[in-house]
Amino acid sequence: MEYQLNFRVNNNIYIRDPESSELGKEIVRKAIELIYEIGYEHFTFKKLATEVGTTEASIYRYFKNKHFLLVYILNWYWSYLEFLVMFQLKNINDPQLKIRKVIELLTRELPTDSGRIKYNISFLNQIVITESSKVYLVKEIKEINQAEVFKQFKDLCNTISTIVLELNPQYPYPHSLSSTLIETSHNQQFFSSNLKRLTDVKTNEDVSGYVAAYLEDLVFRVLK
Amino acid sequence: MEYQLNFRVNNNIYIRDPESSELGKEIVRKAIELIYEIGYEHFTFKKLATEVGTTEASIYRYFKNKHFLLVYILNWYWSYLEFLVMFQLKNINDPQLKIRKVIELLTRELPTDSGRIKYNISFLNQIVITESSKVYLVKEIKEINQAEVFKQFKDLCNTISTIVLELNPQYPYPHSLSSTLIETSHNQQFFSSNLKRLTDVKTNEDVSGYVAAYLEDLVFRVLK
DNA sequence: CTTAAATGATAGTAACACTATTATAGTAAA
DNA sequence: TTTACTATAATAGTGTTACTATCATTTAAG
Repeated sequence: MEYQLNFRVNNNIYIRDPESSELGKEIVRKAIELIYEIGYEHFTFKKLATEVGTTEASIYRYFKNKHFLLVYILNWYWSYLEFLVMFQLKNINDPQLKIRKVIELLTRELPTDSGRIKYNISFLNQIVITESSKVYLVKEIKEINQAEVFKQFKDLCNTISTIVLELNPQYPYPHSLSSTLIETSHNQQFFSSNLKRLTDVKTNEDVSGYVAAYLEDLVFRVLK
Repeated sequence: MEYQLNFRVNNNIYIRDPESSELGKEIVRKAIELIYEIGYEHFTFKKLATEVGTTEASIYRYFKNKHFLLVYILNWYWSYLEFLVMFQLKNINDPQLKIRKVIELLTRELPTDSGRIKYNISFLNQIVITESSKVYLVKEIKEINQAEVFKQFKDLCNTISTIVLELNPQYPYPHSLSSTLIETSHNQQFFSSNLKRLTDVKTNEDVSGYVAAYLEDLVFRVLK
C-alpha cells in the first residue's frame, strides 16, 4: 500500500489538515456538493458554513480562502487519479493499452473501489471539468506555483509523458502532449455537453465515450 | 470591405453599444489595460471608473456586469481574428499553408495593420490566453449560450474545421480538432510561460514560436 | 482534575456589485 | 428660442462577500 503516500495533498494548501478532523472532512465533502450545485463563483464560505452546520470562522481555520479550498479538492482528485493510473497500469506492458487506460481514466468517471474514497466522485468529476483551470489562470500564478501547489498535476503529466515516450521515443513534445490530453479531456467534455457545435458529437451520443474516442484517435495518429 | 460586418459584436452582450460614443470606447480601451494589469478577478467597475474618469453608474449603462464586458472584449478579439483568417487566407490555395497561417495567427501576436484597431493588441492577446475560458466555464452557460454570445467563437471554429477537411476530407473530428487547436494555443502559451514543466519548452526559448511548432507538428501528424 | 486545543457564537470592517435619484450639460426638434 | 430629450456626473444607499477579531464553551489528553 505504498501508493497511499500519494494521496496526501501538499500542506501549503491548507492551514489545518482537513483530514485530521470530522469537521474538516465534512467541510470538504459539503464543499464538493455545493460547488457542484452552484458553481465556484456563487460558492461562498458562508453558504458552506450553513450547509455544514458550522461558522465561517471555523472554515477559515482550515482554508485561507475559497481558492485554496478548490486547490485542495483538485489536488485530491489529481493525486487519486495518479494513484489509479499507477495502480491500473502496473501490470500492463503494452504502451498502446496503457494510453487507452489513461484516456479512459481521463474521460470516464473514476472508479470508487478504494476504501479511502469519501467524496462524491461524480460531482468531483464535474468540478474538475468546469473549475480546474480557474486555479491556475490567475494573476498570482507565480506565488502560488512557488508554494508547490501544482505538484500533483505536474506529476500526473510526467507519468503520462513517460508512457507517450514508450509508444514513440522520438516524439519531441511528450509533456505538452500530456498536458494537452488532460486539458482537452476537460474542455471537450464541457463543449460536448454545453457547446456542441465546437465538437463533432452527435445528438444523444454519450459524451465521455465521444471524447475518449476523439482523444484515442488523436494520440495514436500523433504517436504512430 | 464586406468583412467589416464581421467586426460587429452581438448586441445581446451590451446594454448600449460602446462603439457608439467616446466614453464607450474609452471604457473598453481602459478595461483592456486594467484587466491585463490586475487580472479579471481583481478587476472591478469601480477601479475602471476611476481609470476612465467616470462613475460606476455610467459603466453600468453600457454593460450589465464585468462578465459581459469580458465577453464583449473577447468577442471583439475573436471576430477580428476571424476577419484576419479570412483576409489572409483568401488568396491561398494550399490547405497546408492555410493551416500554418491559422496557427501563426493563433500563437503570434495579431497584426495591427487595420485602421479599425483601437485597442492594445498585445494586452488583448494576454487577456485571451488567461481569461477566455472564464466566460464559458460558468453555471449560467445555457442561458448565456442562448443569447448567442459565443457565435464569433463558433464561427472561427467552423472556419478552421473547413480547412481541416480540405487537408483531410476523411478526418472525423474537424470541429473538435479546431476547438482543441484554439484552446491548446492558449493553454500551452500559458503553461510555457508559467508552468514550464507541463511543456517541453526550453529555457529562454520563444514561447509563441514553441507553441506554433508544437501545434503544427500535432496537426500535420493528425491530418496526414 | 487541569489544561490546551478545537469549535461555536457573535460582531465588525472594507470592498464589491449593484440600484436609484437628482442635477447638469449638450443636442435636436418644435 | 424654447422645449424636450439624452448622456453623463455626482452622490447615496443596500445587500453580499471576504475576511479578522474576540471571547465563551466544549472536548480530549496528560
